[in-house]
Amino acid sequence: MATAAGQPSEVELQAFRDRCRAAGLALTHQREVIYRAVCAMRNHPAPEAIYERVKAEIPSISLGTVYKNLKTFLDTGLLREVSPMHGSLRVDANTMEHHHLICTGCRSVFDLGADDLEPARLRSPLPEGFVLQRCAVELYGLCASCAAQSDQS
Amino acid sequence: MATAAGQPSEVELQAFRDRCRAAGLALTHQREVIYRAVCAMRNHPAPEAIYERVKAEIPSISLGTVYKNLKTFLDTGLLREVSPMHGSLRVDANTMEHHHLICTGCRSVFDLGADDLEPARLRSPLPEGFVLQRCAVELYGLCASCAAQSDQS
DNA sequence: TGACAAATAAGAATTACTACTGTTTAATAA
DNA sequence: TTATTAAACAGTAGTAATTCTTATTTGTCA
Repeated sequence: MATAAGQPSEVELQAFRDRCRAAGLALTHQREVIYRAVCAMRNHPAPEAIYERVKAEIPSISLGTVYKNLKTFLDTGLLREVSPMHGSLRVDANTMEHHHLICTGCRSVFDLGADDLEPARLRSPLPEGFVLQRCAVELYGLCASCAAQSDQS
Repeated sequence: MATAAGQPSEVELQAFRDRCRAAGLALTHQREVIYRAVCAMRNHPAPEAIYERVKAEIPSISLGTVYKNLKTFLDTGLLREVSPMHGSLRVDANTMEHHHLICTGCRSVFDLGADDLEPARLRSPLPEGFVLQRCAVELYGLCASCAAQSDQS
């Protein structure tokens, strides 16, 4: 399991290696450097930014390799996507306060009324200076038809 | 204000027209058909899907027009983005349960520990058959440095 | 060590989106 | 109602993010 962020510990790197092995992934220098870069960059960087950082250590690396390995890490659960709905604009005609139910299978988005959830409540203060605008709760899962389909397999 | 979804009512269409007028937008047939399509499609469609639907009614419409008007609607607040983080993949090495603090200015993403928020609690049952996988809470706002910058202007 | 499967670098291809250009249309004012 | 003008439209070219392809290199396991 990874810690919150920052330089991964020796233990974590060992966990990384074990996990690669468990998933049948070859342990390459590139992979380790990419993984370390993601851990060291604290604000969930985009592939291009990761590429820039990794390139400082491995100048010959290609952007394609970064993309490919990020995808591999996502598939094996070593990394997670911050917002699985990236990739395409999605618009919402409902401008009232509400939340979303998102199917990870077919990427459909359904509304969940603001009243269907207890309002989110902070237990700790936000970082100094952060100005809150709005709160969005997203429930990820499988919609009825996707769930039925995955049961069959 | 728009209702949850579905065919917009006469009142809503009037509100749409008023809002266009208020924003100084010409009221075109294309705009109205696009807006109606978004309301009628219940799962927050991507531009391509909206285009396909609108094309049934206005075969000569171009995809660019759909994009342009969606952007206009977003700018004027007639529509909202479901996922403001779309556009680029963002990865997260923290696989523990946690939430995100997202700056709408610089698009930075900061972690918020699971313990910093009361756990989300449902008040109503989920739709029949939906299999919940995980819950993500996203707090949108301005980070300290973006907030300071927007104060100056 | 050697054979083979997997990973890499490089660049072409695809997808999602934006910008440009000439033509048409809506809004205002006579 | 019609003339004027700014805005919007359709069509097309361009750009950025991402994936695919291919030849070469590297890790893994016998």
